[in-house]
This record gives sequence, structure tokens and C-alpha cells, in this order.
Amino acid sequence: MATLADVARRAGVSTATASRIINGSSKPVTDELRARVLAAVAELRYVPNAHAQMLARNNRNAVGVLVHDVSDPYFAEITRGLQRVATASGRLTIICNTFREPERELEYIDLLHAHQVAAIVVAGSGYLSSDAETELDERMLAFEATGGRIAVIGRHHHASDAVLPANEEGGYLAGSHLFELGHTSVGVIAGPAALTTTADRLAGLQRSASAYGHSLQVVHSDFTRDGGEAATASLLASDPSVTAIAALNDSMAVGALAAMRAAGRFLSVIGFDDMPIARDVTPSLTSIRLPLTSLGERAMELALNPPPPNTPPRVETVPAELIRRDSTWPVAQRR
Amino acid sequence: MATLADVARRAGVSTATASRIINGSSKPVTDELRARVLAAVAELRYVPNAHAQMLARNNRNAVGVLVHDVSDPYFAEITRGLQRVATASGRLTIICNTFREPERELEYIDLLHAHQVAAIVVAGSGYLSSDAETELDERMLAFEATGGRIAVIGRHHHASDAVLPANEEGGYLAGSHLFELGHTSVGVIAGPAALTTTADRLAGLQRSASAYGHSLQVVHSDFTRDGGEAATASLLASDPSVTAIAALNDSMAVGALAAMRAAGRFLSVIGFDDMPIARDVTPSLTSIRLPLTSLGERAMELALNPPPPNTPPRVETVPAELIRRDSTWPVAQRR
DNA sequence: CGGTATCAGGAAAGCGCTTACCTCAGGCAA
DNA sequence: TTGCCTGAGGTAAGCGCTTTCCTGATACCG
Repeated sequence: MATLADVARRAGVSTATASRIINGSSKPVTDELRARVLAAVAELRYVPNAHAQMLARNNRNAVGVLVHDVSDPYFAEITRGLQRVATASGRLTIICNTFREPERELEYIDLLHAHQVAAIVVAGSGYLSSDAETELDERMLAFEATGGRIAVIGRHHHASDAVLPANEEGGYLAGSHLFELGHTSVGVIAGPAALTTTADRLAGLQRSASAYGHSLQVVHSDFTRDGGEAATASLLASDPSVTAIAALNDSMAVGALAAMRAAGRFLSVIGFDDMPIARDVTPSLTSIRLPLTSLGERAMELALNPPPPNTPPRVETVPAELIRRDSTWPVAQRR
Repeated sequence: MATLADVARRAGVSTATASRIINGSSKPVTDELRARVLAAVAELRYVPNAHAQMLARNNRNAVGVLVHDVSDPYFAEITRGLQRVATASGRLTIICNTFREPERELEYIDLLHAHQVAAIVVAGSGYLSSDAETELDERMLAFEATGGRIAVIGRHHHASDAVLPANEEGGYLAGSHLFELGHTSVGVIAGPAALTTTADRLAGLQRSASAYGHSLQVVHSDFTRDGGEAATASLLASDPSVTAIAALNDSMAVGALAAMRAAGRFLSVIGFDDMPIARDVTPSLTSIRLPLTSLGERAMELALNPPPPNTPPRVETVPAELIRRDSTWPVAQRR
């Protein structure tokens, strides 16, 4: 492995000069030496050791991102936004999949801390139980104490800059949409009860139910296509009066569609997040749109641009919007 | 930022002892000191500086992955496999999105090289033109010269361990399936012509066309849903005799379905890759399955376990398989 | 009791860089 | 000519760790 010293030796200069030339330092150097050094770099295929640079420069340039799973379209969209901003400011993004295991989250926070990242963006949902979050909070504080920045997406225990999707409002929009269509018996297929995302979306749905004077049948399952399928199947089996289903994300909604095809019963379904696939399933999915990519962008901006000192954390909310498609219709209308 | 020296000072020991205790070295240490050091670690919330460790230990523990875009389901699946194996062997995975820009690929290879990763897995398709690949090859050689390992997925110019999806065979299966159903005028919506993936799948399709004595209408576009939609629209408009469409990946196939809905004409469609969504669109998509996750696993295994020295690169092929669903039917049968 | 093996712990030499500071020449004004 | 800048380059001190080698103390042997 060629080192700076090798390059310097080959070019017949000191490592200081070589370093300055390679990094384009402002210190003036004669063209003669510059050429010799660059030639040596090329001949030796020299690539600087990033770790040595980090150590010597003591600046942080990478950023870390904690997501449940990048291959989940929800996080894929968010990550796209995060990366766009990070890359635009010349930073390497390290993506970590936590798979919603609190253990792994802790590990990754420490790992990113150890790697001296400039900032960490936590994109996964928070947990309701503060037990699970306390330890996480500690680690984050330790990270921040060393000058690291943290931004979270969604409701978390940790007090830092945050971008909050309007989950409650979105739930309210979803419920209201169904009730306006005349549905009175609505089933909800929800994600894990422990997540704040689930809780908030559900709360919005409950609020609309109260407003319209109806009640909800809630079944919890995984935030996945298969989770949605299973939850829908059980709902269909247990309560024949349900005429509409609100899914707390689009993956579950897609599963609901599959369960209904299997059962030969077709109820109105509304999803949540408005994933790209929503318009391509049949019927195309009515959903609550969250601008996920820009949400990611915003979170990374907050993370990279610290607020003035001694200011409270900044909290921004991004709005939810109803996107009507073909999967919801008036209750009177048979399909 | 607490350093090892701070911990050592606080515990009243040398940094050597502190380091040994923290890393669980085999060197014996009295319980007394051990307790003091661990207490200091906890009080100071000490997290070792990973860069300093890398430098001092001179071992490589992270691995890098180059993909076109993790949020593309094709790469998301592969990445899942790559990560599973990397994580199982205790390695951090650094995912880099190249967005198919050769420039960015070069940059990332160097960046990963600089970060002293143990291995790089290149998961994106290769390019047909060797111009584009020559420079890449150089950088890879430079990386390998320093002891780094490389494995590629798909056909690339670089001579390293490789996992090859059976693209040609899959193309042949797809074409044969359509011709067996009696189609004689088949349109192909293909990805960018510069990619080896496109070329290979197309070659298989051509082989089947020759075998059955038919010809193909090929339209190139992006490997995306919208690319597929556009290509299909133009195919539909330009050649009314086409009765079946072969898409070179599932995203394009989904776009084809959309274009057909828009045009009110429903032709048989076969996809490629068998993404999870294939079974959830309507009609459910006949596709060529590639075991993407295990393909990723295999590639990472090759990358992490070097072959015996002076052996030719290992090349493994993973088979393609036809998955019949509802989007293809005999030509005689009207829909 | 001297000599040696054993053991816990520390001193210090790097790992590959960056950069503050120093040196040495040459150029200028007085 | 002397004195002093200025510019080009080198010297060397770290950055935060790991690890080799060394030290000093204790235990054990004949």
C-alpha cells in the first residue's frame, strides 16, 4: 500500500510538500515540484488513507443514517432525500439498517459515533415506551456532547431537531374521507402498537371516528405487505359488517388488496404514504401522501446546519394530503 | 471528546492497560484495575475513535457496495443479501449509490479504497463499451494491489470473482414462453443499450426468436416504471400487430401495464427479476425470477473469502426461472 | 539466600497523515 | 554592504489508538 511517504520519496520532496500539493493547499509550490509529485501519485496509484486524514485533520465529514430497512420503499424514499442533501454538501452517507431492533440501534449510534460522523439522522419511528428510548437517548447525548449533530424524523424521545410527518392529521384525513363516503364500519390494519408512527396515525383516525360518531375495529400487525394481508384476512373473517379498511401504510394496503382478492370481497381501502406503487395496483390506491423525499432533505438540512447555540430544538411538520384514486368509493355503491 | 488517555488518567492506569481492558485483550489484568477502567469508560461515555483504531490496527473491517440506487427494488433485494452476509461476519457495510454515472463510480471506488474497506462489491450492471470500464478497471486493480478484494455482480470488464445472473438464459425463457403461447409479433421494452444486463437479456430473447423463427421489435428506454410506460406507448402506437410484450425488468413491465390501461389495449406482458410487487399488480405479472437476495449473499461471500492465491477468478452463475402468473396468455385468447 | 521464571503493568514506538513552525535563499531598500 | 522581508520548502509534533518490549515485583527453585 503506497503511502504519502512513498510518494514524497519518489518525487524527492518532503511529505509536507507532497501533502500540500495533493490537497491543493494555499501554500505556493513551484510547478516543477508539483509535476513531480503528481507524477509519483499516478505511478504509485496513491490513494490517501482516509482514516489517517480524519485523525490528522480532526474534521468530520461523513454523516450517518439510521433506517429500519432501506429496501422498504418508505425508507427508500426518505433516504433518497437524505442522500441528495448530504452528497450536495460533499459528504459520504453511511446507511444503517436497524430492522427495528433497539439493540442494533444502540450499536449503530456508537458505531457512527466512533466513526466521528458529523451528524446522525434517525429516520425510523420512535417507540412509545420510554424504556426502549432511554438508553438510546443517553447514547445520543453522548454523541452530541462530542459535537455531533442529531436530527430525527418522526416522534422520538430524544430532544433534537426534528421533522415530523403529519401522521395524526393524515389519520384524520383518511378517516374523514371514509366516513364522508358513508362508511360506518371501518376496519383499521395498523402497524406495531409500540411505534409512535402507528400511535399517531391511529390517533388521527380515532379523532375522525369520534367526530363522525363511529367506532373503529383495529387489528395490529407488521408494517408489511404480508402483515396487511394477514390483518385484513382476520378482519374479514371476524367482522362481516366492515365496509372499508384504513391501512396505516401502503404496503399493508397492498396486502389488504391481496387478501380481498383471495376472499372475493372488495371493500374500500385507503393507504398511507402514497408510495410510487400506489398508482399501479388495481384498484389504484387512494392514499395519504407524505412528501417523503423532501422530508428527508429537510431532516438532513437540519442535521447539517446547527441552530444558534442555546436555542430550543427546531421542530418542523410536513403536511399530509389526501390523494384520491380508485380504491375508495361510497358505501352505497357495490363493486 | 473523551479519549483513551482521559479514561486512563481517570482510572489511574496507563493507556496500554486501558486499551487492553476495553478491547478484551488476552493479557491478564487484575479485577481491581478492570473495574476502575470500566467505570471511567462509563462515566466519561467513552467511545473509541474508529479512525485511530483502523490506523493503529491496520486491519480492514468495513465493506463497500456500489449499486445504481438502493431504492430501486432490484438493488434493494440484492443489497439485503449483501448486508446479511456482511453483518453476519461483523462488518459495517457502506452503500454507495452511483446512479449509473461512471464518474461517480470512479469516485466511490477511490473513496472506499481510501477508507480501507476489506472488499468492494459492484452490484450495478457493467457497460458494453470498454472505454467506460477501462478507467474503472484501473482503479479496481489499484485497490486490489493494496490487498483489497473485489467481487462483481453481472458481466463486467474487470476480471474478479463474479456472480452472474443467467440473463441470457432468462431472456430465452421469456421469449420461449411467449412464442409457445403462439405469439408471433413480440415487442421488447429494453433498458439502456449500453448496459450488459440489457444486452444479455436481449440476446436470450433474440435466440428464442431465432429458434421459433420470429423477429422482435425492440425499443430502448430507462430501466424504470416510467421508461417502460413510455416505451410501451410508442410500441403500441407504432406497431398495432404486436400481441405480447417482453419487458427487461419488472419495473418496466409495471409501466407497460399502465400504458396498456391508458391505451385500452391489453397484451400479454412478461417481466424480469420477479420483484415482490409482481404478484400484486393486476394482472399479476408473469416474470423471470432471479434469486436476488441469495445472489447478493453469494457475491459477498466471494468477496470476503479470497480464493487460494494464483487461482483464476471464480465465476458463478445463478439460474433464472419462469414464474407463470396472469399477465401472459395464449395469443388466440382475447382479453 | 541467590538466581530465575512468572506476571502485572507501563513506556514508547509507530500507524499515515496535516500543519505550525522553522530554515534558508534571494531580493529589496536604506 | 547590511538588515529585513518574503517565498519555498522542510522538520517535527501531534491526531488517538494498539502493541511490542521493557521493568519491577513476586514466587519458586535448588
